Amino acid sequence: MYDILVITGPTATGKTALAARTARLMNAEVIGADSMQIYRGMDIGTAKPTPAEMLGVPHHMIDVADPREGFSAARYAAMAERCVRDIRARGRSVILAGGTGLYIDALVRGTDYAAAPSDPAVRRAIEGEYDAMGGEAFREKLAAVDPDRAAMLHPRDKKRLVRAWEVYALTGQTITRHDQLSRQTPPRYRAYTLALDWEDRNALYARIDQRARAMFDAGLVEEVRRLLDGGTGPGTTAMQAIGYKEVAAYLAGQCTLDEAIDQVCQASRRYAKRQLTWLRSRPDVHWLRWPAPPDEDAILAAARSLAQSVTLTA
RNA sequence: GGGGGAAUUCCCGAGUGGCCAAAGGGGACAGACUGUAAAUCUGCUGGCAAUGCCUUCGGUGGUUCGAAUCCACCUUCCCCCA
Repeated sequence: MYDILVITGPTATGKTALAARTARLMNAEVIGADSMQIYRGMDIGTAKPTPAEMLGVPHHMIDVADPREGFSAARYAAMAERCVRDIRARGRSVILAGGTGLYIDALVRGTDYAAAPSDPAVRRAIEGEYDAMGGEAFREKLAAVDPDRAAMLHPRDKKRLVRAWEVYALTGQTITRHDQLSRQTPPRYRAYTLALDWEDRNALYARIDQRARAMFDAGLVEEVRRLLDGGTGPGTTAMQAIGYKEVAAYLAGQCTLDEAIDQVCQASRRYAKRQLTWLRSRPDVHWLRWPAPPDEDAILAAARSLAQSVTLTA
């Protein structure tokens, strides 16, 4: 008996199709676990599920943010938790589908972010400090209060070094301590996690390239232009998305269209690789490796098998 | 037909007699990851029974104690003159 069925895996492995199919068989609704599909107006480049692909199944946590605003795992978890509650209140089950591992963890594990909120002004000040003193010195400064975290971070890992210091500065508690406590709390949900992958990595990469190119045919450049015109600046979280930052560079005259396309393909492949690394380090995932590009039949078969072997609470 | 230049480890590209299995970059591979995560960061990249040995710098043959580096010829490519 599980609370949530998680369907994850690298990009382009077939998560969207399997989630919708399975949801229909299990009387479930889908919650997206994708850090970019949350943004409105970012459809083509995020491979956001179309109404047709949703198969009539309600999808949540998609189009819930403005691309001009920032987002975070904490905010995701808070919003998604509300979705879970709503869905269950209607007597239905929950399928969490998406490739953003951190978001999935934040929701399922119930990471406690509340104790150490991020303060933009403080964050900026600390970043300035890091830049001024240099990574090595900054790390030593952190080592004085939190030697464990300092030891596991590379001097150049600015983002984590700064965050570690921020947590300490804001709460007086080291991030090491904070994480320890957070880890001790039991998971928020019992989750059955299915990770999708392809047996042939090169075939997956070919699929990724093909899909990326198709996005351009579908009007990705126009989509990005609209976002930019709408005030989604280069520094925003949304513009970190693969497919968007490369096209923005092209629109800014920094590269040719062909170069941008190649960049998108490559960035997507590397992203898939990182997702694989993330997933492989998790102990409780069940892998489903497609021996061949999954077609309708394969998806349906997998959905049936899931519906049969996984029981979800409602 | 004549003259000049180039061929380097997956790719680009340094290297002009020993300190070279060969700089650097890219890619690939591997890893990390607790409020930007489609982000950010790291490691590694000829083979092996591996503090050493073997194979490698277009090919063959030389010079030398010693060559990716020098010489000869061959092959391919590029440029210039006809």
